[in-house]
Amino acid sequence: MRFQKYHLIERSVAGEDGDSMKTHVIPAMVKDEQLIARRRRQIIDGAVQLFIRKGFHKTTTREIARKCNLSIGTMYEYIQSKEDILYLVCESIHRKMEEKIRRVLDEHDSGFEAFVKGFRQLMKVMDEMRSYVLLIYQETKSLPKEKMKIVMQNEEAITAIFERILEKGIQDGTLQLDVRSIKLLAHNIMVIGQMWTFRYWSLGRFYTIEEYTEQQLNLLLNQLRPGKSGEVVPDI
Amino acid sequence: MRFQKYHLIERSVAGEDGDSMKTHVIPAMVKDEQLIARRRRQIIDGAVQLFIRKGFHKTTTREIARKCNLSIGTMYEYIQSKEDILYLVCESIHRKMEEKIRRVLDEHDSGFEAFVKGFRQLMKVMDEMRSYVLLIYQETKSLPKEKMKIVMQNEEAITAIFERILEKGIQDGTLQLDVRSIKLLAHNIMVIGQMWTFRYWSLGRFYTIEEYTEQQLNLLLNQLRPGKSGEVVPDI
Amino acid sequence: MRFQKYHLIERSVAGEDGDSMKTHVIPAMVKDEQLIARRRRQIIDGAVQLFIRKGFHKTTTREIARKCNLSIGTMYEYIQSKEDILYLVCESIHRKMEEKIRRVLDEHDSGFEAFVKGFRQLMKVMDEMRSYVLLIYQETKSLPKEKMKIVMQNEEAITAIFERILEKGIQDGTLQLDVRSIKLLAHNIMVIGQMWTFRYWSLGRFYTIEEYTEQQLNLLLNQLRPGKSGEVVPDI
Amino acid sequence: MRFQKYHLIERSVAGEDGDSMKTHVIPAMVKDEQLIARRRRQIIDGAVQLFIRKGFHKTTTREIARKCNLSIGTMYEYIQSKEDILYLVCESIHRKMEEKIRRVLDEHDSGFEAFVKGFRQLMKVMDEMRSYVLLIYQETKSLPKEKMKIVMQNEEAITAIFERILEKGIQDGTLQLDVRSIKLLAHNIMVIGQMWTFRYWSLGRFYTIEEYTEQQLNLLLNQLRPGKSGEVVPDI
DNA sequence: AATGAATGAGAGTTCATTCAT
DNA sequence: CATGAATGAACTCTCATTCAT
Repeated sequence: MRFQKYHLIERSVAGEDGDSMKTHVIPAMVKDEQLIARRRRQIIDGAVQLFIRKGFHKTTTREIARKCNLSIGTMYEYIQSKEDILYLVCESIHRKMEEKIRRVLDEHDSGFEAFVKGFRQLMKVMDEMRSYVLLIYQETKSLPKEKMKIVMQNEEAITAIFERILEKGIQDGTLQLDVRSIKLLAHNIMVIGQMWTFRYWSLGRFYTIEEYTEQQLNLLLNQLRPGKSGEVVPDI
Repeated sequence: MRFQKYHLIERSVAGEDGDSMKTHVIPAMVKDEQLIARRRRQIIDGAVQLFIRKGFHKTTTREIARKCNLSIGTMYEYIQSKEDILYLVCESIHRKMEEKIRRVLDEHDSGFEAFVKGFRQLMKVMDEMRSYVLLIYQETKSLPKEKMKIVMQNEEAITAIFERILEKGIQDGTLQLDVRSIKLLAHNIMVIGQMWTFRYWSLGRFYTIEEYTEQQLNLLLNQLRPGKSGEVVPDI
Repeated sequence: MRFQKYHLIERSVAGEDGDSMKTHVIPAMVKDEQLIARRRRQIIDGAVQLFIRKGFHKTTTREIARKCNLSIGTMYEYIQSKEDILYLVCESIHRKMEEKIRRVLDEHDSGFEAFVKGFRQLMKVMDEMRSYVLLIYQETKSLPKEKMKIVMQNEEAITAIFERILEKGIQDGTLQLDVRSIKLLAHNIMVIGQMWTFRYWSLGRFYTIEEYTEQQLNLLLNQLRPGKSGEVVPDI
Repeated sequence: MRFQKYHLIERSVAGEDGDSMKTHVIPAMVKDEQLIARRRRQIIDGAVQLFIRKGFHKTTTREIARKCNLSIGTMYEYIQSKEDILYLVCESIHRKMEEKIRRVLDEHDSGFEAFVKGFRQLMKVMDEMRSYVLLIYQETKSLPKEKMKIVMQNEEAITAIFERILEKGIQDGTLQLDVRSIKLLAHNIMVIGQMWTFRYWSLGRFYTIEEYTEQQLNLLLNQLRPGKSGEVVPDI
């Protein structure tokens, strides 16, 4: 068996735990931590617009500096390379997404309630942050290995929120699915969200975000109720 | 209602119809059509390896020329710009994917049979062509508007194969789903396939392609059987 | 009649008026205006030598950069394209020519005096700046439309100096010519000057600049004294 | 004295003599002389249009070959380099100009008659061949030294026609000018003609070719009648 | 005599990063 | 801590010419 051993640990759905956002420390030439935070905020806010509009490769460091009202020199006091900026941007977006999703979750909700709430909020966030999510998704590969890994982990941390929800649903009996499907379903949920961003050019012609959300939710719930799930489809 | 008007036209699943691959003609300086085809094959084969390994932007035209044993000058006799190469690569991949999928489909199959066969084949193709599919998916945005559109249309042409299958299943009663869900499900199927390429770094740790395929197939079939689908999930 | 309506306006010969040199602003990446002026001076001085020796097309940007002791990157901080350099060179030459000619003119001179002084000075300038003038004349066509126009206007501004002189001569009675010949004569004067540069290979074998100047002056004065001018030459 | 010793030789104005067109032999890979002539005609006719429209440097050999319905390879059987084409074009234009001017001249005409006829024809030719003349004038400098010299000699051969006419006028007493002014006046005449081509952008706004011709003729005749010519203009 | 595919040196231009001030 | 001028390696693409067929 290639499935991972599963330990269904009691864990609060919204709690701070090992799954949450990692940070890769970007060295700065400047000491004042508060200043660093402020300046990096500036940099991220300037860069993200440009990256969305023109893509990472077609955006120059000069443009970024201009957009965030820093001189090139000053900007480079707070980062080490252009790729650092992309990393900071990705991290910032993931952080915001996670925060927005966690915000609607409540420890006292049943698994089912958490699932529905969480899914709808995920879709809401995906729609609101559409171009930001798309950015991560299209430019992550431009990061150096090391940083790319962290960004992927951050992505997994959000996926893990849904794994926790599904686990809870199994435990409190409000969701019916095989433990071995948890990971897959969590991934599916995330991808259904991302789909809205990277297939928007097609989906957007047929659905509003609300329609899209409810239809997908419906389809998902078909998979979370007692069915013939687990049964093997015969060879055809 | 924002749903498109649906006309369930009798159409053979594997038939040649208006949905299939478009081609954007790339002008060449050379006249011999056969030679053009051969040289472009060389270029595509050389470039695809490099693009997969280093990405489009970090691959230089000289590297491509060297890899495909053409002088830079000769290479440019067969393309007009570096972006043309990316386009040719994308088109070639899509064409191969489509061909491989169509190959297993048989007009006489029921909708259900076509669905299962088609889905399994899609997954097989996605696995075999994993890095190629990932490439399309990561670099399409580097194409100029015009060509990007064609590539997206080609993608949609493959999605349409599954739309046709689902329509057939509805008509012959072997699949049960709301007509309005056809498009969405077809997209979902494609994305489930792509997921394997762009989340392989995570999924690959937990599933073999066969496991992944069968689990996803199972989940999908839950959505293609009579259920409470269509029912609206209440506000929570 | 196709002749322009002529308004003999009181205008001082050397005065600042609407005819004088236009400037097309070339954007720079660098902000310090003084530095821009200094560096552009360097670039112009380096480029002009090369353009004269090898022509615009056969001079490379690298050669120019080397000649003016700037790195290629630095040079491009002060211009936008190779054509910009050519434009700067042309403008600089025209500016210098105009300045040199205006320098000898005096408001209090009669039209006749101004004419003689102006013409002699024009010839002096044409001789001193022979290869520069030739350069403008041979390479203007390599400029993009927009800039070519400005250069031509600058040329016309110098021509206009002589139009003003001739007008003055008519008004104070020291030169006798038909008002309708002013423009033509002014052009002729300019072309007599340019001739020295572009037919020097032949003229230089027969005349010194002084001889050339005085002979041409003599011929011109024949046209500025009462004659049978205006009379129509019969068909032959 | 720097003036050339002058021998007023009896020479027929329109006669074939040492002044006429030189030819620089361009080697060909092909033997058949007639074929060479025919193919070169093709090349010249194709190239001249392109050179006029885009300039020599911006026209590619491929374009020329296409325009004259020859393959690149074939074209290169009849020339040795792109510059050869420019040379052939220049020569062809000069030859045509000369022929057209000589055509109107008649041995029996007086100097005065020849002058008026010749000048008017020169202007007519300059107008008809405006863009061709401009071409020679702008691109000659792109020729290699050797060929540039020949082109200039061909230009001088046309100038010499007017020198002969002026000499005749002196001898038969129909034109009054100093022998030492012959060369200068002949050059002036040529330049007045060329002016129409290279200052057309300005002159064309004020004069028709006929107006231009007659006015310039008038001005010139002022210089060919007894005047104070020869007199030295005092220092001012 | 005709063809046109192949060549590759070299063109103009860009831009992430540095470092003296 | 802030600045922005300087740098040059590296990029994509061109095109006159050759030569095997």
